[in-house]
Amino acid sequence: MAQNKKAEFSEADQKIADLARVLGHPARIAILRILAEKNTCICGEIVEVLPLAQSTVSQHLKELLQAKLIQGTVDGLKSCYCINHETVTEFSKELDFLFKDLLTQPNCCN
Amino acid sequence: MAQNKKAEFSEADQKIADLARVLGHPARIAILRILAEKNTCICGEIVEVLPLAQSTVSQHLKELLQAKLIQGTVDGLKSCYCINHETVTEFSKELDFLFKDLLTQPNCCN
DNA sequence: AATGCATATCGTAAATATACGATATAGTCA
DNA sequence: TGACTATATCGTATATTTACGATATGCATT
Repeated sequence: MAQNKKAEFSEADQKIADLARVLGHPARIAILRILAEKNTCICGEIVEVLPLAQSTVSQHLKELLQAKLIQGTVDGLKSCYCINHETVTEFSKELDFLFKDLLTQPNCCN
Repeated sequence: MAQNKKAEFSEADQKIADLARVLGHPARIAILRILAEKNTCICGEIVEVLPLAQSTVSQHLKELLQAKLIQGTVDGLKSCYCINHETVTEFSKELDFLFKDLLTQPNCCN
């Protein structure tokens, strides 16, 4: 049981859902905020600030990378992450469309 | 291990993350779209349209309810769900603020 | 009262996510 | 070269999510 049925939904909804899922953990939102604030792209500082082990932070960074919400370049010893403006902007637009769709009809349960 | 550390993040980020997590499955986005389109609030029709068992759809509805993304009233035999405009609107605004925060600084990794 | 219908809940199996410590990797500096 | 540092990956325990069938609930109709 519990086979994955996500693939049976529309591409568009899968795409939104996948990005939403990645935003669906407060640690990842916190990481995004940190990267956005100090755009010097440090990574070790994230570990200092968050109540998580270094390996856990690294895992969250990997998820954010895979979703392309951030981009990273390895700069010698310390790797350099920052917000991927393009993905964030596109996701923001897609959500706007979704929410507009959800709000067009009047609410029938009032 | 794997104790839940979500509570150690800011209230605001927890709130956004929780709603994002609920949007993080294409079935739930599809359900929202269906409810938004035909605002007659049927429930059985969702089961017909989606590639999921009735009990699974019911579970997804419960999650959407708990997140207050939808509201439901039991109308005799068939229960009646619809979009909760208030929550959707508020979530939309909160995401706008978040995305604005994430995009203020120029991207340093270019 | 008995039957039928729509929906919710329970029980459960499997998949995935979360978190950590330990270890590997790879650059830097003495 | 060797030690140190930063980050990534591995292994693993536990928690949570996803999905289903079976069953319960509760209204409606006969």
